[in-house]
Amino acid sequence: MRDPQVIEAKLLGWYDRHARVLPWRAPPGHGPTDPYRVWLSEVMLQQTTVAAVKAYFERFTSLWPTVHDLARAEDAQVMAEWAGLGYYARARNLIACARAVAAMGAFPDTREGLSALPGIGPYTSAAIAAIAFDRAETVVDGNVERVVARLFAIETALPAAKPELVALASRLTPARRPGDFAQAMMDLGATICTPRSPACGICPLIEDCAARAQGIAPELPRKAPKKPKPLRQGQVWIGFTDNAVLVETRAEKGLLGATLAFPSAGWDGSDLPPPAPADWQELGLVRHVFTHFALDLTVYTARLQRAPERGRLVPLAGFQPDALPGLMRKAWALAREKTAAAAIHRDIKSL
DNA sequence: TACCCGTGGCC
DNA sequence: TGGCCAAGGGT
Repeated sequence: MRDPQVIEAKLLGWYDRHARVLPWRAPPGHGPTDPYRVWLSEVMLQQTTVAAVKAYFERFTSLWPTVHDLARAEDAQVMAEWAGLGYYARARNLIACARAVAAMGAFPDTREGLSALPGIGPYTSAAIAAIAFDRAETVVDGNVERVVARLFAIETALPAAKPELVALASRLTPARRPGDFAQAMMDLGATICTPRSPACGICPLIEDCAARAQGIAPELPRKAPKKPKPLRQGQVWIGFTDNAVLVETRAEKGLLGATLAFPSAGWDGSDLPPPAPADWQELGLVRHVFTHFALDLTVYTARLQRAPERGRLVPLAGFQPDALPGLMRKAWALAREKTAAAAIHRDIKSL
């Protein structure tokens, strides 16, 4: 039981017989894989679902077919295209990484070389080395942690269990087809060895799984208790002229760093006053949940007589709400809804 | 080590 | 409905 060669053979056999989870990844045996596309998709997939990534990946590869194209892109356009995907430090690191790779001429082809690049950590460096360069590196993401914890019935809670899980995964990693093996482990975790209600009945590794034998597969991996999420409150100001809207580019680092946004305060450490001069009217509340806190953001709007000292006016004709992060899209949607309603009321009164 | 850092879907 | 979860990295 749990012979690495047996597990490798069963897993790769299963992988070869089934559809791949990532629709854009070439099937095994279809020639070399473009490191640029592997890198881009792996960075987008960090803590992000395949369904959410798909359209962004297609859009990025269409706009920028090579890492050299991406390296030449303007920061603001990359940030705008990333808007909505979350974890915006990834986008900032993406730009820096593309430029570093372009300066080097090509992607490094070892895990160590890849690890030195911005936004490429233990997981992503191993994934690119294994998938794009056929190196026998051990790829450990959340799926692999779960599969290995169950296979060996590891009851230690994460994140303390991580080193042990990595060591066990390393023992399973084959010298041949390491990239396919990594993707097979992740696909197994995504489709069969799922967090809740794992489909053990159709699992190719059911005979090798210690947790299954003990009847505790759905309970693993155990996790350390989470901290409660505090509720924060803040204000956001959406100012208009006849043909423009007031926006700003947020600070380079921190929450929603370097994204396009409406001026706001009270929730992100900043305590700036509302843009002035303006007669701000309260429109309502937008709720949003971040990783470590929830937010109630009060939305204000005002007609501006001239450009305030904070932010910049951009023409409404060219304004793209899609270039905003999700929180700011919610505020914009509320403003549109409420101002439309107010306009209707005015129209009714005037009849 | 323990935080910080988004968003959408699912049950 | 609210907590959980997702191909993590930076500090």
